[in-house]
Amino acid sequence: MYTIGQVADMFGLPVSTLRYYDKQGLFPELERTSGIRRFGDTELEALRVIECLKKAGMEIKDIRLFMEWCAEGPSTYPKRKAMFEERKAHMESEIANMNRALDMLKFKCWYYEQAIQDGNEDRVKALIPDDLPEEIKDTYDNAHTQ
Amino acid sequence: MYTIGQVADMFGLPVSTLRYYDKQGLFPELERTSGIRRFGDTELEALRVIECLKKAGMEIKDIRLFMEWCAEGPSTYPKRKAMFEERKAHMESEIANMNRALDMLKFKCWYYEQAIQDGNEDRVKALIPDDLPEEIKDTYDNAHTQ
DNA sequence: GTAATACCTAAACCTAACTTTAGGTCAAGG
DNA sequence: CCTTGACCTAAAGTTAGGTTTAGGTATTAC
Repeated sequence: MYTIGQVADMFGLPVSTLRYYDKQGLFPELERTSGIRRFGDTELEALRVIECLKKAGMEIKDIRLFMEWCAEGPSTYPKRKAMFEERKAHMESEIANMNRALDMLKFKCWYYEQAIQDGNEDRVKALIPDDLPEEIKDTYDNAHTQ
Repeated sequence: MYTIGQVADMFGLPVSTLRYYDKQGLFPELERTSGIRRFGDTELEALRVIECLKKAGMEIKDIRLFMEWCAEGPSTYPKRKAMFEERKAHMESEIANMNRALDMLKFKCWYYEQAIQDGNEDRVKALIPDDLPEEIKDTYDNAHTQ
């Protein structure tokens, strides 16, 4: 059994964050002795799950829901799977968006590299072809060379 | 010249957002006739830049800074490039993080798919090999099969 | 003439995930 | 005895990027 300060050190988290998680119901089994929180294996495990699911972009209320489902047993497997499928789809579309943004940023870096070499944007602006494929054209249009 | 309502319709943005952008200094050249905003080509162009840079995850204050640099001329090419290089590096590391999270989510989906088929987690837990390569092991450890 | 619109401002509100503050208990050390 | 440090609570503050509200002006429509 650990105090809140020990757990904070173990996980590199501020004490206030652990109290906040507790308040959000993420440690439903947490015990106390004379008002003081006592963190056991259950809570350390919960914290590992929290850190993991936060990386997946899950909100605290969803993490709490997931934990409740875990406590309910095998009947909630489908719900849990559905939650992860939804997260997966969301994450995939975000990654796709970010890759598009990254293409634009690469273009911007290249663009200013040329502009720095030339001392102006005339040549680099003329360098951009008119007949680009659609998906790349979007990048140029978006970046539209301001 | 357009009114705020017309621009809102053109860009599919709420009027309040355009007022907010104005307040943040994103339309430094904006003119008014008897108190009413008049959006011209400069402002429409600015809005296109804003939409583009927002996709790259840039904050409003950075977008404003970038616009100021653009107005200052070629001497700011290096600053502008540095800003995009920094954004690019940030974006690349975020994408890498998200791909790691995505691997974890895929694992979770597979895990619950098996658990649903079996009606319990016994087989799927036993299925996870002990001797995984490090980078994949992290995924399993993170997902640690709760 | 009055009602509906479109515009304006300042200021309050919103969300999520924390953090900070103010005020209080309790045990050990000097 | 009294100060330091670890714990506690409730409530307010923080951040970004808006949105909403309350109150006011001005033009057009009936």
